[in-house]
Amino acid sequence: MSATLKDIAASTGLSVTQVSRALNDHDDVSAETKIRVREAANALNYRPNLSARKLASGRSGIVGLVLPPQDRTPRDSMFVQMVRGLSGAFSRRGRLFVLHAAEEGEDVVAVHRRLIDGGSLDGFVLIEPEENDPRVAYLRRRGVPMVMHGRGAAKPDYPFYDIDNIAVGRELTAMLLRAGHRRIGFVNGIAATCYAAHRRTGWEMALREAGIEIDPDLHEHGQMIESVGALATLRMMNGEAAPTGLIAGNMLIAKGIYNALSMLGLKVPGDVSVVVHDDMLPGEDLMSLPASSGTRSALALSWEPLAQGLIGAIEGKPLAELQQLGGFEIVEAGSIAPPNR
Amino acid sequence: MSATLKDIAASTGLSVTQVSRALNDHDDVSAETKIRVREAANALNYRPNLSARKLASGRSGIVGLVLPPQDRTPRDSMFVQMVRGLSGAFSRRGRLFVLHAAEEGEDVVAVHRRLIDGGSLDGFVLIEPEENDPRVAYLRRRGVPMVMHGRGAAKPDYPFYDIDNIAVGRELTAMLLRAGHRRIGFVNGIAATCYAAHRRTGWEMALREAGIEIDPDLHEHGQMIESVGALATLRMMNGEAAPTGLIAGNMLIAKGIYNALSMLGLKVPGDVSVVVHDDMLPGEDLMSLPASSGTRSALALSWEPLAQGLIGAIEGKPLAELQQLGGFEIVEAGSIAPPNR
DNA sequence: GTAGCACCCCGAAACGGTTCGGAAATTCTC
DNA sequence: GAGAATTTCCGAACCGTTTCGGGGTGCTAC
Repeated sequence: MSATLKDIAASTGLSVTQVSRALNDHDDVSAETKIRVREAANALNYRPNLSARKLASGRSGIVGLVLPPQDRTPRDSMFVQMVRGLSGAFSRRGRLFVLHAAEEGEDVVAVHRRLIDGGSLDGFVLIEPEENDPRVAYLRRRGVPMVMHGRGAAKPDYPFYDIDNIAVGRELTAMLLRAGHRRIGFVNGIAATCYAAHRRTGWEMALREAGIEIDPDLHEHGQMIESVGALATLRMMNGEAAPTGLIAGNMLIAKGIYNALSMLGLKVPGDVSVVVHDDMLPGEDLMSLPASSGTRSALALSWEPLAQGLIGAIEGKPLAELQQLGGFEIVEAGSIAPPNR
Repeated sequence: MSATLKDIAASTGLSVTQVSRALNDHDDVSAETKIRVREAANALNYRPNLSARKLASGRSGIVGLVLPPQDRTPRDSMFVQMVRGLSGAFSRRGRLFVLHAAEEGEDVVAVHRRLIDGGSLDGFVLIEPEENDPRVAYLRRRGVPMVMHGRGAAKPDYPFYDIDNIAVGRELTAMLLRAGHRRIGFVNGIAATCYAAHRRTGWEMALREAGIEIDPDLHEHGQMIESVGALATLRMMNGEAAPTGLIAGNMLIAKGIYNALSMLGLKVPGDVSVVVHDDMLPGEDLMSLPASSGTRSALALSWEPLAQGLIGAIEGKPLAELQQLGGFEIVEAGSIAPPNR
């Protein structure tokens, strides 16, 4: 059905070898021949057979991602977003991106193993890094290329793309400090995640530099959902020394914070200032949120560097080139005022 | 790295041919040999190379699904659910399920084409059927097996799994008719979808059988989200002859209906009866909904039949065996009372 | 004139499976 | 006990691609 190299060879009068080399742009094929071959390939509607390619060269051009088994609903929408983004980024680079979902209770490493043994994938995008990630250990042992979205250590020994979350935490805190706040609360992401730890570090650094003692009651770890933001706010504002400024780990938390403050009859920024880190997740129903100051870094910006990083890893580029750090913007949009207490 | 047939052959003293046949359970291999081969395969930790298999036999054991490009957020969560379910169903059958997302604006047929030409997939699960589905036409032309979730015609000529949505529409309407209602509104799914059309047909049939004239103002097509349910309710209840019973296409619509009724100061079931078809989508924040009567059919029940259908199609089973219809339950849980007007 | 060098090309082997046709060993049949 | 049938096995070809090693031009340099 589909045309093969043999067909092109027959149609051009060349050997299969030379056709293959022409299509792969090797340098011992004359320019004229390359053109001729490409035209023939086009005319015959040729598409390389990835299975055959994988078998012969060890590379299929297919990369994958394993969706972790737990389904925490708020993230599902982000997953779809991510799959779309990565699909596009890889297909622009002539690769095929594919996703496989681990089953509830299935061992994630075993799933990777199954995919590698199947012998169809060239490498993996990993998400949700852990400190000493067993997936990384396994893939390294098998010599399978990978790239991590985020990182599990300050300076990991594997390819990754991440933003400087220490700087994010620092900047968010600094924005409030500059307005004169000294009691600054932080509703952060899940404690186990590295990015939340980094942001916490940034928060602590900024406070310490300003000569402010760190009050652990003003920090909260939790899922990045509305209810966590609301609960943490209610707790902190009812505490002994209520904060005058609040930091939200993302927009959903911010939504919870705004709701809780409104329940308490507190105005933003009159009574409480709020800053937020915005991942710019589309589709979330956040129209209703007032404009907020803070940091901003679209999650969608990570797909391209991730694809680039994984392909680099597959092609054997040195580690230094495969560890990329993304930036973030600073947004000034109201929601900050000097403290009134 | 990974063991191959050759290794097993060497370790058992058999030929590669016989090892292959033993592992694939052919009938000209002695029982004793089969056992011996399987043990050796186990000991060597053998996994078949899917690329090689695909090349030799035309089948890799990998099947896929292409995620349509539009991202309507309410469905994203369902997609993830579905991917998880299908992954499990196929892996239980020794197949690998994989997902590829089409990019915004990309032609869905072209994406399938790319995946087929790549020569790694055996078949596809299709979702969101259209009337004369171009994907079906293309796959049929290429001879690629498929199974549809839902169907694009009353009696399609391709494998599918669906529930009897005419019966659903009929039963929901009948439940209200039995309680004495004669003005029954229906907030249905998107007009272009086949299941919504079927349910509408069921609604019309039930009304007609009861000798009630059909009032098009009492029917609404729209996305299955809360706001659609609320808006439709407000419109209908403010109409000239407000309905005394309402049918919700799913739980999110029901949520909108309950909210709107509560805004209008109407009680359920005192003032208005409500029935709903429940897909039992997990993760939706529906705890707050009062228990409702209606029909119920878990979406999660479709993954197994779909996997079975696609594998059947790949193995060349006759069409009749590949067209499956699922059932639904009837739920009596209050929310219905005789009309008070 | 020939050694050296680009440049362009090709045959054959390999990747890891499946499958076809035949062959050896065993059992059955009369 | 010969021939047929059955069971169990194997060699070889093949799927579509890449890659290794070699080979034949034609040109330059001495």
